[in-house]
Amino acid sequence: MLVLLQELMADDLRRVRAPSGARLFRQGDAARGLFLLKVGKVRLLRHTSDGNEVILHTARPGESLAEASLFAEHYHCEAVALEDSVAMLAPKERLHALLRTHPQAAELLFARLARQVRELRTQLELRNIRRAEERLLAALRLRADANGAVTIGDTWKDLAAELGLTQEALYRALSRLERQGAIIRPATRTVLLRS
Amino acid sequence: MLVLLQELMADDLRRVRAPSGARLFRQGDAARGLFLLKVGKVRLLRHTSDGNEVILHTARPGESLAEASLFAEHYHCEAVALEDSVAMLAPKERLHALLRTHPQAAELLFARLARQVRELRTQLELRNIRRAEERLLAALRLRADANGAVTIGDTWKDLAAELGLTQEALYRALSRLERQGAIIRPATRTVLLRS
DNA sequence: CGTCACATTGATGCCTCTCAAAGCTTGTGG
DNA sequence: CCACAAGCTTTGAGAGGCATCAATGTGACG
Repeated sequence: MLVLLQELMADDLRRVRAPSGARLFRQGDAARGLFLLKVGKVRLLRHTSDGNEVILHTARPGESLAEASLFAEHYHCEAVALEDSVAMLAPKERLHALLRTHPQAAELLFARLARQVRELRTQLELRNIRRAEERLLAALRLRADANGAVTIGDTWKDLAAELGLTQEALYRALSRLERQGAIIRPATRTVLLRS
Repeated sequence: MLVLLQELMADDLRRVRAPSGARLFRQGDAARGLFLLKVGKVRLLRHTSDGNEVILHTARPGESLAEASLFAEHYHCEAVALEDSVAMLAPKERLHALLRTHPQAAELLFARLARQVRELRTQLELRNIRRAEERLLAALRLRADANGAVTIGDTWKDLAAELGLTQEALYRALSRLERQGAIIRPATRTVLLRS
C-alpha cells in the first residue's frame, strides 16, 4: 500500500527527515497530512493533563501515521522519532483528491484503518485483564508465531508501557511465568510459550 | 452518512430486528457486513480467555457497527442488544462495490473510521491514568458540555466498566470528587464540573 | 573502559478489588 | 394501587497486588 500510494502520489510526496529525538508533529499542530514511514522508528504519544505521557503506538518502516488526522484540523498526538527516521508526507488535500479518483487506493487505506481499529480494541481488551501475569501472557500469546515463540521488537520496558504496567511489574510477571513453567526464556528478548 | 448509505444501498439493505438480549452477531461468526443502528441500544463486547467480558462500545441510533469487519472474515466481537433494537444490514460485498463506485460514500465511511480510531486512542489514554478519581475526572471532562455539565446516558455502572473500574471504585471516586469540591451532583446521573 | 539505559530483585505503602450488606429506583403483575 | 422483584446505588471491612523508591547487575556503544 505504501508502494501504491507512492506510485500514485509520486509528485506530491515530500520527504521528511527526523533525527532521533525530533518530532514529526506535535499535539495540536495543524494537520498537514499522512506520514508514511520509510526508515527508522517513530512513536506516537499523547500528553495527559497530569504531565504523564501515553504511548499510543510505535510505528516501523512500512507503516503510516496519523491516518485519523486526515479528517481532523489538528494532530491529536505527538510523533517522536526514536531513531533517525525518514518519512514521506502525503498532503491532506492531495490524499482527499486521490480518494475520490482512485477507489483502489481508498480501499487500501480503508482496510488499514479498519485493522487499526481492531488492534486498538485488542489493546483495550488487554487492559481489562487486571493481573499483570495474565495480561502479559495474553499479550505474548497475541504476538506468538506458530511455534509459540515471541521475540519483542522493542525492549521489555516498552512492552510494559504498552500494557500499562511499570517495568518492575512486568519483570516480576515474567519471572513468575517462567517459574510457573508457562514460558521459557532462551534469550533476553525472546520467550517460548508452553501452553 | 446513515442517510446517504441508505439512499445508495436502498435495495441491498436488510432490516434486522433484535429484541433486548438478542445478539446481532457473535464473536467468530462469519462477517456478513456492516450494521446501521436505527432504533435501540447495542453493546459491542468481547470475551476474554478468563471468562470476563470487555465492553468495547455502546452504540446508539445513527451509529454503525463493525466497520472493521468489512475487511475481516469473521466478527471479532459480539453485538448484544440492550434494548429492543432495529438495525440495517449492509452486506459486505455490496459495500465494497459501493466504495469503488461512490467515492463520496467512501469518504464518509473513512471519516467515520478515523473518528473511531481517535476515540479508541482516547479511551486507551484514559486507562493509563491509574488513580480512579483522576481517571473518572478526565472521562467526565471529555464528556462535559460548555457549561461543565455531564449527563451520562447509561448508568454509572456502565461507565465504570468502560473505564475499567468496578462499580464500587467508581462510586467511591465520585463521592471523593464531590467531597473535594471538584464536582457537584444535582441529579443521579448528572454532574457539574467545578474547575 | 566509562557511561548510559535497560534488566532484575527487594521492601514498603497505597489503592483497588472482592465480598458483604443495606438503601433506593424502576417496573411489573395481581 | 400496592407489593414484590430485580437491578442500580451506596458504604463498610479486609486482603492482595501493583506502584514506588531503592539498589545492583548487565549489556551496548563510543
